[in-house]
Amino acid sequence: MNIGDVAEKSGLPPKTIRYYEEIGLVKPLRSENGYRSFLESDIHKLAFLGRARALGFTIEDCRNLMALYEDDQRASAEVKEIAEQHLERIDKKIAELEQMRATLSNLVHACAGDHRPDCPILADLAAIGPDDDLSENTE
Amino acid sequence: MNIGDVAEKSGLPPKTIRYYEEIGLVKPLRSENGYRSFLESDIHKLAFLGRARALGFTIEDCRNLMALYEDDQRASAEVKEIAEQHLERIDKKIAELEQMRATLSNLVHACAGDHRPDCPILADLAAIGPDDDLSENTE
DNA sequence: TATTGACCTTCCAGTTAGGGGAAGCCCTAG
DNA sequence: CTAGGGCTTCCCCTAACTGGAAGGTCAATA
Repeated sequence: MNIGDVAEKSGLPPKTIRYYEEIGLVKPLRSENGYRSFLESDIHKLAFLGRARALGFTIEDCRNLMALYEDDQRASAEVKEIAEQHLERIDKKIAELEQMRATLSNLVHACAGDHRPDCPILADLAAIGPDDDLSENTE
Repeated sequence: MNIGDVAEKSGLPPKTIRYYEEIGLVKPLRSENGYRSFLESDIHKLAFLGRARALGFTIEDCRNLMALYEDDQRASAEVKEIAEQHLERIDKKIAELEQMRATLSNLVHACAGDHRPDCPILADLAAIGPDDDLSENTE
């Protein structure tokens, strides 16, 4: 099967599939004309990769998950370990974003958003106000 | 003032400061020996940029925020608009991550994580089970 | 048969926001 | 006079692709 059909069946763009070949995640055969020739198992792999990426796993995670998937002697503990570490990364990222969100939301609500120049958002970024670290430096 | 001191005062690494000069966010003077020579206003700008970046604004947002900050004819509405768009981006990102988190968390809890090969995480990625989109496609 | 148009190929560049490190100048202290 | 630390520019690297150019292949059509 050619890359266009595989793209459609796997849900990944052709560019991405070529990239995955380049980094060794899939190894399609080649037809005589030089076209990539994919097996059903390649499509399955690519769909697997697409789902793992959709869950936010890195390419390296995907590589490892794939290796475990293809190893019927694997211990599920190894898979779980990868997933748990990823879960931690996600939680950390969410916490960061929530923190930003909280600050930003406060600032947005404090800003009139009209034609006047006065703006608490800029004031905060410029560190003007009660929490002025720059001028507080009494050293 | 030289870049090292400015780095310390602004909280930004020298590399970052040079990068910000390269993309035109700051324009330090030069001493006769070729060293960058920063004014107090440059330090202030850099600290402003550091805070904006810490809130997750993109460099382009920063550029615009800075321009507004330096324009005393600005309308706070313009600042608020930038901040609100950023807030939307953050909310969208958080929603994505929460979605991933939910799925991943389910899978992790369903996985025994022992020496056995059976693994719901891999099964899900392989689309094995009740929700098998690949074989469900009856077209 | 010639040609169009869709598909495929490789290669190169760009994306974000810097980080790492090399080669080489400058300045000061001992 | 030399060692060191700080400064300079320059180039490559990151993640995970995406866009585009130049050119080969194939099936269908005029």
